[in-house]
Amino acid sequence: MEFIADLHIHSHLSRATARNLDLEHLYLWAQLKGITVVGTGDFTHPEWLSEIRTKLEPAEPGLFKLKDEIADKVAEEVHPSCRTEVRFLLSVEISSIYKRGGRVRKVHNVVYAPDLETAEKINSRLDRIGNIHSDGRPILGLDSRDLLEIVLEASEDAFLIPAHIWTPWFSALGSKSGFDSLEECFGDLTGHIFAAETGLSSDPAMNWRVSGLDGITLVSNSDAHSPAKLGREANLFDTGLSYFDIKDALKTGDPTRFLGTIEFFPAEGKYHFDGHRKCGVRLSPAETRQCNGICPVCGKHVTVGVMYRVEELADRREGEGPLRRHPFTSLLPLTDILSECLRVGPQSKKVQRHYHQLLRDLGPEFDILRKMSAERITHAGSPLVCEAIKRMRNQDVHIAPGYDGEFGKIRLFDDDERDKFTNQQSLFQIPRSRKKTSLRKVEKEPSRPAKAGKHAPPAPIPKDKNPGVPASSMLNLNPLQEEAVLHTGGPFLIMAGPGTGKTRTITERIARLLSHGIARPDQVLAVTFTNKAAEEMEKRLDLRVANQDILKHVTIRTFHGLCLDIMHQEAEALKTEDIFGILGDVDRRRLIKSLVPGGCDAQEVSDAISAAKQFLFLPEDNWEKIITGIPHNLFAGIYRGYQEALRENLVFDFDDLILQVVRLLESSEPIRKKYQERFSFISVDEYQDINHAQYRLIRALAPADKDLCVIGDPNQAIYGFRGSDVRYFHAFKKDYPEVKSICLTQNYRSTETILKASTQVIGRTNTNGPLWSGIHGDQRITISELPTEKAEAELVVKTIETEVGGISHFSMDSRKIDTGAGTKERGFSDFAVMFRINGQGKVIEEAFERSGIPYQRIGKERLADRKGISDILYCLRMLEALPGGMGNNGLFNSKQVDWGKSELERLKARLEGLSVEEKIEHILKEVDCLRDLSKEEAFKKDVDQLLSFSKSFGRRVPAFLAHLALQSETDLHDPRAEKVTLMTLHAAKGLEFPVIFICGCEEGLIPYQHNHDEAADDCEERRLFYVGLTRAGEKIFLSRVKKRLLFGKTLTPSPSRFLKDIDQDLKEHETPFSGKKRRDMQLKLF
DNA sequence: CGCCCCTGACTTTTT
DNA sequence: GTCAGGGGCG
Repeated sequence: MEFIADLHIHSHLSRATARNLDLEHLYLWAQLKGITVVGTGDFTHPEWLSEIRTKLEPAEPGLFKLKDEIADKVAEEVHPSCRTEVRFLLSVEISSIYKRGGRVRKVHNVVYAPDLETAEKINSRLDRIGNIHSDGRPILGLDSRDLLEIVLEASEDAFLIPAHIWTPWFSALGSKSGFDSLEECFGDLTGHIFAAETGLSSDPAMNWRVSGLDGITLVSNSDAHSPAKLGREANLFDTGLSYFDIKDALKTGDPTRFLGTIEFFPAEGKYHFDGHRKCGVRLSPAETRQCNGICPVCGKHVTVGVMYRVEELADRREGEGPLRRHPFTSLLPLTDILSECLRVGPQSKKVQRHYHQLLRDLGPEFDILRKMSAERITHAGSPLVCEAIKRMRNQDVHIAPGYDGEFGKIRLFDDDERDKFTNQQSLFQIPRSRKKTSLRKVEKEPSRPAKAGKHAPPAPIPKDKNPGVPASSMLNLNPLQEEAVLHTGGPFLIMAGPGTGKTRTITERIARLLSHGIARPDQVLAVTFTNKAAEEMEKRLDLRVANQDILKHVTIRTFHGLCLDIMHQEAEALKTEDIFGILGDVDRRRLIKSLVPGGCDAQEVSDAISAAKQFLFLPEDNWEKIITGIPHNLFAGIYRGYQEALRENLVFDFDDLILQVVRLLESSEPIRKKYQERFSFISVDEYQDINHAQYRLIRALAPADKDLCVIGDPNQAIYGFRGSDVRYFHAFKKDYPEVKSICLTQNYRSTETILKASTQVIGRTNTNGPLWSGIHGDQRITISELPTEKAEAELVVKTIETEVGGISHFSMDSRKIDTGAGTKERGFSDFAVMFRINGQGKVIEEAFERSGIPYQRIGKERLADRKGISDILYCLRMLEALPGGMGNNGLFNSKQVDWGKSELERLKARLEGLSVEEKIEHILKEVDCLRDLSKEEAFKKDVDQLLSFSKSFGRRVPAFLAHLALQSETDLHDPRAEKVTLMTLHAAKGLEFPVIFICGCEEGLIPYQHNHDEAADDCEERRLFYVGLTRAGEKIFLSRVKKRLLFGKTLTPSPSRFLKDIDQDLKEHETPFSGKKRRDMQLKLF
């Protein structure tokens, strides 16, 4: 018999599916659509399986039917014209996320079982591998090949079909995380793959161009996430009604039994073309190639769609194909056609009403779309609908292709064409009946046009998040930002809370100074704390200032970078050599250790030296007041010895850079004047974080009447332990009495919920005006309580899997229902996991390792200090005879490198005149231990980083070394990497993510209590938590555990006090892993 | 000289 | 509970 089958659907137990996606509704909708065989979906889910057991009973071999008593009830709801038999077939989609060949693969496969026993067998195997209890489409760290093996082992009649093979994110051949061929994906078991699902965004003709798929039966299914989407695509069979006949038809591809497929128009699919939905960029494959796959708006890689990917793997031209082809028909869903005719949304009541009227009068949807005569359709519907269907059957459809998760837009008529049909007569001849249909209450037709909500464009993205678009004018600034930008002529203080467009404001301001000719480029100085902030500023300024020459003369530096420059310029006045080294952390520790007597805490001494220097005290000065905890005579000796060692080795430490310059500027009026005149326009970022030395530096450079603009947020002062003092920020008004100040309060990053919660946390110490964003999203932030930190880590991983995996490519049903921030498509880079101390990171990292989710951990170890890298640098210094290379006291010797004098001379001669990069490559080959190390992945990565960093320095080894010393790990955070970021709360400052996790929200950890006798610094810890919360744009997940193993001790911490400060109605408490009870599904049809 | 074992440390860390 | 580094022993 001839029948239609839809073999890939989901139940209500899958993520992002309709609540009414139960067997009754599947039965109902299969009939409305005209489908005979439907997959059950989700058979791995225990709850769904038991639903299957209770509601279905075996029918023909391998098929199931709804039990009569249930079917009878549902039958009343089916239009008599549509009533028919429906069979179910056990199916499930598995999401496999795993690493292969060094890449993360995400592949979806549909598995079919001939009977419940086989399903059970598969389930029990998968249960051991991962969690199949919480998602109808389980996400497993299981290789597709291994999944196939499990399936085949369970029963020789079970089979597997790779799902929607072209979708970018989750498929066997997908561009993002798939393979280049089925062979690559399934390896030795590829022979067991006899069918593949083409997915919504491709049709068989596209697939024919890939010869690797010859002999594979191309099937099409709906992948429905709601009953009404059933049969969006489907298969035509002409076989006996049984599982085995269906399987055999697919396996053999016998064209008399597998008749082909019913398709979407591929352009209507969500991933047909390429682009960025967020940026509003839609690209054809050719256009994508033209811009090298980079989004012209945001500069990130575009989401490459199905068309592009097919062309990439195609070895035949368009129109060509294999001998064995199955026919296919492209159809539009009837609701889409009606939507087009009625000019209202497909979900609208109006469309729904007409839809059911047509079905009632004419029979199942597929009958209407595929073969019904024009007369009948016109009679029951209207000439317009009939014409629409005619055009569809003739493939006369205009579609703006879908891209990056956005469905294509169909157009069947021009406006005047439509008018031609509608003006003749009312659209439907059927009276707007109040006739009782048993299906639904017919509501009065709304007189207003299509509901705005569903089709309204998303809220405009704040310009700030669109750094690629140069602001054409200052109209993009809010009034306060504009005021800040316009201010010139005197000291200016900007309080800028999180997400208020701080960097934008500061760069706009500089851009204006330059473009209005108020300042010469060389007069402009911008000081930041981090290289990253400096780079960011430079990047943004670059977009605003057309002339590269101008930008070149602007000084944008970190505090240390600026001082390093000045030290080089003023080497003579400083009585130092022109070339000197910078003492890295590792060498500093080693040096101090060699100086302190036993039993003395080297770290404490190191901190003390740092503190002394930050207050500009050298050994001979009166540092006594600020040094506590170390006997002063002892400290004096160590400090003196330390400074001597630095001088002998011609190196300065980080603190010296500032100290030397401040002392120079303060002691020499001519030099001070010179720099004061040079830098007439100064901006300082993150002013709340300056320490005493940095404060004095700014004071020296900027006298009271200077055009000095400082910007910062006292709420985010989190570096007190390192000498930063927010009091300098507050003292600014006293220091610069002429000061004007403003406070930016519009936040462009976070939802109101997040702003409210973080404001409550910062509480009475809040120094800012009330932040607002007008961004509405989740009403609550989630707080989870877990038994152990391992469970906590697993929850983080699982939540990310859900957020990424549950939604990505077929969320359309739910996306239209769940508006707002709830169901965004997310990539891994949208997430950050934060914690208070690095020690927490390990467990979390391990959980990520297990899951295969790509992540990057921002650690504290700088590139220059890593194993092997420090040795390379040591070699470089030796070769160049640079400071820090040859320790007079053996301090800075590399343990690994042992070059004799003659060997050194020989190498020197050989490497003469080479670039830094080439020298490094030679060193790698010359040194035994480095050669050995080169086998290690981690070292290879480090070397790659080092080499790429070295490129811009040409032959300038000293500059390379100096700048490398001033690099930090945070500078290496790559927001473009499709990875979850793991880091401490401190490291998160200045970053933003749509979704954040903060782990360990427990007393003792947040706020952190170092030891029992010392109370935690409540205020600074509060600010730290505030910084963490305000990183988030849309969602916050906080977690705490009841039992935590920390430093070998088991703690049973109570919840963080900061959690209590968040209003109850902003919090949602969850106790995961306890099997949330779902509401019983009722048969409420519409 | 090299290896192994023991011992202590184990916040946050823009440069 | 883990890991690095120092000291001691072979």
